[in-house]
Amino acid sequence: MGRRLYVGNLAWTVTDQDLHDVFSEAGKVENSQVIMDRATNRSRGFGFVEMANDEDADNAIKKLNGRDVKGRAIKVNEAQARTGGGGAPHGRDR
DNA sequence: GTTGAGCGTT
Repeated sequence: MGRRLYVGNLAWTVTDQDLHDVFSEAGKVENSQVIMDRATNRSRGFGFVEMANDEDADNAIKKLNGRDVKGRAIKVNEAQARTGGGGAPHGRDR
């Protein structure tokens, strides 16, 4: 699978499709996700994008970091591990 | 209809 990227400083109007569209110009996007609040279903202002390859992910970080999206300069970085794979209820301590 | 540093739910 590809590599996951953390995207922050997103406008409230930015969605996963917007991330997919923007990151598509940097490389092959396997998937995109904007984190929404579980309680209100509102955008938290950040999300994650999964790139097809490490080279595309690295290119996206350099190319799309600081890119203006919906009027806001987004921040792009490597994403931290979430659960380790497979949906583990253990939850790694941050 | 509101807000603004950050690392997420299955």
